[in-house]
Amino acid sequence: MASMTQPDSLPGGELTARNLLQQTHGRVTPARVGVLGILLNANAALSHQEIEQTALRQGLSADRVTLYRALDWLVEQGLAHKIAGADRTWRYNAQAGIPHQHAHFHCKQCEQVFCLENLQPTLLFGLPDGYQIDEVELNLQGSCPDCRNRNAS
Amino acid sequence: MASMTQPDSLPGGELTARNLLQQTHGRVTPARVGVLGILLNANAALSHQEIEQTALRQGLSADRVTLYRALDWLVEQGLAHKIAGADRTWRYNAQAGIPHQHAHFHCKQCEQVFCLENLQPTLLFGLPDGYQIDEVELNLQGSCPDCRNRNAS
DNA sequence: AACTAAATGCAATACAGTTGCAAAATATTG
DNA sequence: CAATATTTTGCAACTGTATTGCATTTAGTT
Repeated sequence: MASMTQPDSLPGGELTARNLLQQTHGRVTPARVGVLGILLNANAALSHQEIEQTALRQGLSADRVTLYRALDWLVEQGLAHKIAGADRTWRYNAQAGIPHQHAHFHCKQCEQVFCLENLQPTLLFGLPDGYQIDEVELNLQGSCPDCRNRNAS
Repeated sequence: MASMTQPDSLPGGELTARNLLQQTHGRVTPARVGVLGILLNANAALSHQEIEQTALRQGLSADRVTLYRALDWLVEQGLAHKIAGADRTWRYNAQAGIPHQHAHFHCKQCEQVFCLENLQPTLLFGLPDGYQIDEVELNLQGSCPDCRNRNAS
């Protein structure tokens, strides 16, 4: 708590991360603050690798395993969620206010994964009898806005 | 081609597999015939492990790597397709007449994955601007008919 | 039967993720 | 504020799926 001059404007959403963490029953550690900050600040779902690299770039050095554990813990606490990508790696994101049921968009050009909110539950028809559906996961692939603009040079 | 007494009724769809393979430009090998037969005969998408075990049970002994390569090749030829599961394993299936765009149903009880055809392209609304969608992947989770019946003892 | 290109088997490797345990750090208590 | 109890971290070793290199074998052809 040294020198809180600027109330709420740290790079990486450090403060927000701290606040969120203090509302849990777990310990507020550098790894957790760092990871959650990175996730909050990202506009796409990040892989473990991407998180590790971003952390390093920010001067936060943490062991691979620690990151995995911090991520799992964040998911447990409901502060982040985990997406199974088509490349068989997990991706994590912590965008607030995203409902449980939403779609993921995988850009084939930049390989980033975005969470699409406001994508209302899809209307299905022709569903075979006898299947009881508990969860719906909708994955889209294509080009994200940035890449489309980049192409339309 | 020894003794073709029964025209078209082998266990495992061996003949169908052979026929399909002969229409490709590749070689018809025991591994490919066996794997494709297994896939054709299955009513769910199979993991590499399940395929290996089934193969062994049928007396077809092939190296793990050979199975992987046979599967990849079948996918290349369009005779099978590959699903990325949430458990980071690939699953393969070869059900004929399934359109490119269809849904996968993962049963949480028996852990099997079924391909749902006839599940018409979903109607989306609220899709953010700027995203160009090339592929739609719809994954459902819940209980399959068999498991539901089993529960309703 | 001989030949050639393709497929196989084996060993080694890559890579994401997990586990066990001692050392360090956090939060709590006196 | 120091002692303490508990959680978290780092390191090393380990899973398990999938891939690669290369010598050997095999399918299809001439």
